[in-house]
Amino acid sequence: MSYDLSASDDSSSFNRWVPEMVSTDSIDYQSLFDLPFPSFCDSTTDYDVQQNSVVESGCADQVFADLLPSHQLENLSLCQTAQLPSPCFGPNSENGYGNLEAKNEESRVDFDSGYADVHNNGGKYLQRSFSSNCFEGKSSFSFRPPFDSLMESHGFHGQALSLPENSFFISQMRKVSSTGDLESMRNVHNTQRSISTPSTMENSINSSMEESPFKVGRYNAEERQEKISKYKAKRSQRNFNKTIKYACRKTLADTRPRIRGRFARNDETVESPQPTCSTRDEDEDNLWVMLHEVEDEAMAAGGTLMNSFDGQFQFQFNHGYF
DNA sequence: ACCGCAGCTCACACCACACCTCCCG
DNA sequence: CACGGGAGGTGTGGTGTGAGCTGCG
Repeated sequence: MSYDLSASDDSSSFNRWVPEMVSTDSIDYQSLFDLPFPSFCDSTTDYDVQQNSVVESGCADQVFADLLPSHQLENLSLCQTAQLPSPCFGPNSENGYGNLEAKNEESRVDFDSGYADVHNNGGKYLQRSFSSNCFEGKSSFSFRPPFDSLMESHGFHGQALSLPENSFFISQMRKVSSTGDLESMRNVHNTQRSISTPSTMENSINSSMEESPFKVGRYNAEERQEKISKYKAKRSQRNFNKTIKYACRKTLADTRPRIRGRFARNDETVESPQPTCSTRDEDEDNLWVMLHEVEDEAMAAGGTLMNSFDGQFQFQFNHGYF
């Protein structure tokens, strides 16, 4: 299984790295993955990692609606903007900054470490934005999280909450809950309860299988395969690429100085600290002094002061941060 | 049932300015 | 018709912000 990012040059595709802070004990996902899900159970499927992908309105809705065991998940409406959780470009648990520096220096981001770190620390500091140019020119870039073994394992539930599939389910369940559909809520709730009775949902799925051993939902195996094939064919023809009309503008925007994300004047490239004034807080003064001192030390050691997502400062060295 | 609060997701405004398009002489 | 110059519009991306939502007490 691979996550092909090459198809997406849209910055908005990576614009929301939603930390899914769902307890790993909350949902029995194994039961869900035992469902005859066309994409999620297909370990050879390439996922389009972008905000509006995986589930395309209409076709996919129909496919999923048709293929899901209706009495189990019939109310899990797949919304048009179902957000596939982005790969975890999570910060490294040690340095708090992860491999995001790869943006400028090495477009090949080490997803595995980020994935693992986010998994370990609960995705506390997931970045919410990412420049599209981080994958620029890497047409063969692909995200290959260590999902396969998990997917193939029967003991993975509770371990793989960072899996896009799982987060997808989470988002779907949230969506369900947001629709106010009480039946859906019950389904979700029952699913969550399955942690206390882990085999509940699986048992009911199995019972449904027993009731109609060759049919899932309203289609038999052949019909389902046909639906899946159509779905895959249509999916492969999607074009989520953000069209950059003027590459020069993009280059300029990428190189343009910014202050808090906003474009800044060329002569304001350095956001210098305010000169001391009588109204400033003494603590703030101390903070600047401390920052200068620490920065001097870091510079002396060959490092660079960097501003982190959350306003904290970190120092980059050749081999990491502190 | 209702309210207030916290926490979360999501869409969008904001910024500077090089470049593009259009119009006029 | 072709050309040059000027004015105004457009596009670009990271971040902050607020609306809207859910869950909980």
